[in-house]
Amino acid sequence: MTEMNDELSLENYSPSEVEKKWQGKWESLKAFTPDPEDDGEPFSIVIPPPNVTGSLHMGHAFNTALIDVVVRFQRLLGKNVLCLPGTDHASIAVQTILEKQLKSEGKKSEDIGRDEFLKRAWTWKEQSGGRIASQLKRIGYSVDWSRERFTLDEKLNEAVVEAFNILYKKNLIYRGEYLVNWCPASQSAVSDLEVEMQEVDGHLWYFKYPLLSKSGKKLGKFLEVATTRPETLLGDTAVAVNPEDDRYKKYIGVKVKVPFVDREIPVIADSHVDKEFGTGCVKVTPAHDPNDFAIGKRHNLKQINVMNKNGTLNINAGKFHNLDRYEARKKIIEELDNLGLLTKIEEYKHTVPFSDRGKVPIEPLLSTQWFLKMDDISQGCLKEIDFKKPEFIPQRWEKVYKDWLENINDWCISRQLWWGHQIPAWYVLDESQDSIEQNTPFVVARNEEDALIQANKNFGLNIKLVRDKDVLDTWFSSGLWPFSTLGWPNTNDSDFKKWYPNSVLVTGFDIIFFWVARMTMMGNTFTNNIPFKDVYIHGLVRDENNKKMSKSSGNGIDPILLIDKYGSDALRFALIREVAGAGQDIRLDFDRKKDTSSTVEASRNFANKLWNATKFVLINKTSKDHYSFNESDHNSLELCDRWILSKLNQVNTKVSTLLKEYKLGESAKLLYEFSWNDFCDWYVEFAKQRFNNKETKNRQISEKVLIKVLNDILVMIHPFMPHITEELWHVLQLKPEETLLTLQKWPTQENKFVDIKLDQSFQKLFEIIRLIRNLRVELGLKPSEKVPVYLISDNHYLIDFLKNLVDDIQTLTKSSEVFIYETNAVDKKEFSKSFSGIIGDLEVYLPFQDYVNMDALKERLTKDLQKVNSELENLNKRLSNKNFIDKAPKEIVNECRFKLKEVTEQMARINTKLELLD
RNA sequence: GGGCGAUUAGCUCAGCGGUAGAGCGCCUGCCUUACAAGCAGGAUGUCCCUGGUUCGAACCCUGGAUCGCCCA
Repeated sequence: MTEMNDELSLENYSPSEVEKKWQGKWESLKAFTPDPEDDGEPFSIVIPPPNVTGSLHMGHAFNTALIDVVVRFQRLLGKNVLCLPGTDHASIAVQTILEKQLKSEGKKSEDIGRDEFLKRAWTWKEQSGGRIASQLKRIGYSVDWSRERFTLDEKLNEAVVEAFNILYKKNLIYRGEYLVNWCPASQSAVSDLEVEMQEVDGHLWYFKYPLLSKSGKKLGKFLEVATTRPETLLGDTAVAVNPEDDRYKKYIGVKVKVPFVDREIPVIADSHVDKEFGTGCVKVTPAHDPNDFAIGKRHNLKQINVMNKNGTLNINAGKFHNLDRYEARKKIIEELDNLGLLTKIEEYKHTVPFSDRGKVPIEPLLSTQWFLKMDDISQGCLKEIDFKKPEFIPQRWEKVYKDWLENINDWCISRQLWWGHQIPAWYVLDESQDSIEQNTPFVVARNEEDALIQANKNFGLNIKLVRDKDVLDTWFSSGLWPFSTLGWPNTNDSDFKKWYPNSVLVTGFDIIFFWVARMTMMGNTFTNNIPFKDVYIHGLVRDENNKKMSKSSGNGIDPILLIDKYGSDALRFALIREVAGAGQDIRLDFDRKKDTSSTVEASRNFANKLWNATKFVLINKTSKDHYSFNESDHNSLELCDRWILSKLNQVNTKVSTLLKEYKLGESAKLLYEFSWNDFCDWYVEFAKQRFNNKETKNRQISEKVLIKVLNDILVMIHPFMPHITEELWHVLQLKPEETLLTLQKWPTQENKFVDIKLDQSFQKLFEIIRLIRNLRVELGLKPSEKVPVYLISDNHYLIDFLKNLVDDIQTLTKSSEVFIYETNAVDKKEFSKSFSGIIGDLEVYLPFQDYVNMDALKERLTKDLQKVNSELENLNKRLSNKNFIDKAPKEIVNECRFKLKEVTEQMARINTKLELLD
């Protein structure tokens, strides 16, 4: 692997080169292919499988970035990590695409038949399925591609069949005729979750049903009903009123006549009827409305279906047969009006169910489907969640999950599609029989042979089998994903044994019901285990106008575009830095005219900073050896070495704690600040000063510390920006043996280096340096003009501290010389005409008479005085409050007293100086 | 109708009991031999409103406003 140690080209940072290089190497070296036999605590994640024929969008990029940080971090902690990738077959989406293709050839799926259709589907999958994987690779995903899975893989198909069989045997799956959500666009049933309620501007139509006498004659009297869907009147089998409604009590039991179809239907009483809605009198269409379906069940009403599966009216609609449902509506209104039965039309806002996929209104339709009973299954999960299984992060999502499980309905799992897992049920027909009826018997089995054995046993030998044509809801197989990918139902599979249950699931809140809950229910049912310990829920990526990115609104930002421009390290870091308030949606800034994002650009700049810091270290490295910082160097450390090591170890502790709590954004910010502000802005500058010195020993220590800190920075940032850190780590040749940064260990935390008092002293030093720089600016000195600086204080500790750093102060402030005195060692009058400033108990002088502008000096001192004064007032106010003294914690009171003393002294000093000036 | 979240600097967001922060943008000065994708300095806030709890509230509690989401 010597080719890894290329010389660092001194050219500028080019993300694309670096990223391509390491993505290739990680894959060819199988860096992320774990062995279940290896030691190490297992850590596993299965990725939310994207749609196999989709393309990468920002949501994937975000999810990927988060997962990869968690995974790479755990790997650095030395765990045996599996991150398993894969894709989902997306029944409806793929079916829709193929139907469209066929349509352009002037064909329908029925024309080519199931086998040919599936052949095409697989071809399409092969053709487009690689794309999403290669796009995921460009993010730098550290998944094990050798274990890549697809929900229609043979093994996963077996798992689905097995699952179906088990559920059927447990009497949890049933087949029956119920009202389902019918999507006329995809011509399939869909589950409750695939229905989206939308508020639309509609109408409320009022019309009259003629009342009939007992003998069936029209009485010339009418009952007025109101509806948003007049076309369904053709399927009406009752009119319902509230039993408490005095207006209508007398009509209960009487019959009315439905126009057009001349059906006589009864007036019934049902307490669910809202007296306030419309006329208080509602038409009941059990075959076309969920509420009416329930009323129908209670009153034993006939269910008359008037609709075809494509949304046109069927033969039961009489003269409206074959009209589209909306045309029929228009026609019916017209004709009702002609008949004088239409009484009123009101503008009415109401919610209409839309098909998520098809984007057309759902038609509640009576049809025979397969259902999964949810009561027992969901109860099982509800019991587990009380023990935090799984644990939701952030916690508030637990409630959302729980509420849904508590109010769950049976799940319609059959889809009238071909692309997917065909239901393993075979209808048993007489040899002469051809059609499958509502009551045709069936057997459920693992394969056709088993089905035949069963059928022969139960129905004799003179039968034939016809397999159910339908496939299962895609989410049925997705529900098995955490264990079907690991070898289940073979529970002896080494992957399953090592990595199941998964450690964590990372996904967006939008699929808690679709996916998370279904996985917990399936996992709990089949493996007696909630399939993952933690569930880390993140938000959605929104566009620059705070709109959810989606294909239909065309506001998506292509992650690949941003990767090309700024690098995937930058995109990842930007997405993660924005996520600090976990679970919140993030807004990605983007200029659509220029295709730029200042957020991502800022992260790219950070990468560049790391690049250049490494360049600096490399240029100044005097030895080719892999020398490393060790125990024997501890005694030779300078103050600034001790300071940066103190900071480093604090950051290490904080970041590793935060990462374990999935606080990725906060970690990223902390690392950014430490690397840029502490390391680059200050420590590197200290080092420069020391490199100018001739003392080799000092220089060597400085080099060692630089390398030590840089190494740790690279390791800690690696989960966030894997490519550039891997590259820089190799360039620095930090490990002689052939290895990868990604397989290293997280740096050890050495608490002995943590020195809070030293940190504070350095904070003060930085303030002093800033003050000197400010004074120089106010004096109008050019950067090249060097003047001496005098620091005077009676704080011995500070004096000693500063004396140790006199060279650094000189360099960093571009002073000609730095003099440090104790207060009583100087005659302050000498400095009375100097330019000066005060920080706490330290006075700073730039004694250059020629330059001094008396007005400017007075102005700055007056300004200081004002600031100090307001602080003083505030402190006095608090300390003169008896309640504060009595009730506030001692530390806080003491701190206030200390500050007051400081501030009072500082004020005295400023006043003295002002007096001297006058 | 029920629930959840958000509201802090021009913009995007941290902070969640001890008196306000970052990045970007803006202003000033610098091509200082790692970095102009940079360096040094600077300006900027009734922390949505309202009561209350507290010695002390951006932070906790009442009530309200606005925006967004989920469920029915």
